[in-house]
Amino acid sequence: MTPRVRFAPAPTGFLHVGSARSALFNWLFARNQGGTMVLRVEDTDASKKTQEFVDAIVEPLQWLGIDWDEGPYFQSDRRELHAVAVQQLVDSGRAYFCDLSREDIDAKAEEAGLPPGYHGWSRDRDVADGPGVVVRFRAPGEGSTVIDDEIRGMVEVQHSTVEDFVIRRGDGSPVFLIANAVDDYEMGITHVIRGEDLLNTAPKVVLLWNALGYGKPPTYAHLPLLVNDQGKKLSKRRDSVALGAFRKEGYLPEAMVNYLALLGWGPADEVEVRPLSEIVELFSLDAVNKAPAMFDRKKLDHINGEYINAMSPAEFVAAAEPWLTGTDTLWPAEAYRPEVAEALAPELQQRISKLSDAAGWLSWLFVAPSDYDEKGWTKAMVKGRVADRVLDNVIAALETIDFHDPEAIEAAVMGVGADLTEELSDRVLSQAPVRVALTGGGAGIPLWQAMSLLGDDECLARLRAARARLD
RNA sequence: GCCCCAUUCGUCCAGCGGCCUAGGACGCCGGCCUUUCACGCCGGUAACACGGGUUCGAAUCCCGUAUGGGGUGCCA
Repeated sequence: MTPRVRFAPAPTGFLHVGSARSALFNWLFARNQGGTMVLRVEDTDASKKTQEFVDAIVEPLQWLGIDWDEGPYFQSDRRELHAVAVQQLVDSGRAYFCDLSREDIDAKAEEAGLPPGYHGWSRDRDVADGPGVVVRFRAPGEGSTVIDDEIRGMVEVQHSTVEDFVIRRGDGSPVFLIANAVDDYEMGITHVIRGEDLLNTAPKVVLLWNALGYGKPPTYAHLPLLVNDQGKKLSKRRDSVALGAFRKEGYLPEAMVNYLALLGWGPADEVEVRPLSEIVELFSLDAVNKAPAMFDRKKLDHINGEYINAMSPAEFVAAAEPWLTGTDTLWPAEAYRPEVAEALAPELQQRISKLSDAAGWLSWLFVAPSDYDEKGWTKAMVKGRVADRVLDNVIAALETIDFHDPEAIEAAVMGVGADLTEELSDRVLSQAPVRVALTGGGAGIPLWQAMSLLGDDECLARLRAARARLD
């Protein structure tokens, strides 16, 4: 039997990194096994599908390179099937109607001195169906259900701990437990791969599955949770988890997916950064870890940096374009010169870990620095030896050379340092004042080629401006 | 409270009874290279939660304890 898996997100806002990881592991398993991946939207809560869903779920999945073979199916389109299953359970006596509210239940539990929860009060009350009436599953009470989990092994849950849970709401809509059982059965799902936070619901679905006479339930595989640096489940509230936000920050999809694959799983050969195709080949569910995994930005950044560094200059400039031509840049849009960015790309690529970092390193090539970095200025101009003479001599030297030749520029600037060193018998670093004068800061990409691209007029103008400021 | 799950360097992963004086990666700390910052290279730091078993032999199997996490809804 060829495996069939499903990724079944609830359409609540954006795609979360945790969900993306679940989608990825389903996908890796399916592709590794030559199986089928189904996309199913768990919108039992009668929400809006269409564009909003596409933007929130489909688009990010496509960005990551996760595709599917069937769907998207919408649970809301399958209400009839769910209703039939509920009816079947009611007819067979496996489920019954209940009109107790949450308050009623709490009050009854307290009154009876029982632990909080529903204790089967409506089982024999013969409540009639109607508005606001729910359907509850009649839990067995005795015995146990064993979940055969590919990652965790056999997980046994005593039925005495399973209360008569709701399978249909008061408004007639099905709860995901019954929808899951019906849809997984109807769609022939063989492996249910999802987060560990759903492990507790598995026995309930299996109970329904068996009550419906579906035969052998699917194999489960509960993935370890993704947690924050405090060891808590990643949540929308306190953690930055929207996949779209990572994209905006300049993470590459290849890096993102590579990193996500490493959370809860690792290849035996210990090679971490590698193409997705290789990960597909090596992936196996029983090699997935059981312990929660911390989502670590630093490692993500490192991997992203490796992918950035591996790009060709042209690819890099194309990928970084949104961050170089946008409205957030320090320079006017018309000042941007892609050929300059491409020429300097190799130097940039080894220095940045996110595409959004590119602009900061390149800024001075498209607009004169509005101000000098105070520390850089002090170090190079004030504390730096004889900065005034260095600049005078550099300006004079640059006026006579061919600016198309980066090596000539280097020779001119460095020659000034060497000459002064000889004269003063103490080392003079001529590069520092030049860098501050041109870029405004004390650190950056190598100067010579960049100066050549900037041009003699602009370089000289900035050098003279800095020199004037020294007087 | 009750139920479920987990526990190898700070972090992610390798390890699936002997190859482990526990390996890789990120981070961190040194050094080399370099008239900037990086990259690169070299080196270092640091872990089998604890206690009992089982076994000739345990990080690996079993049981407890501790700690952490998840669930406990007419959310999924």
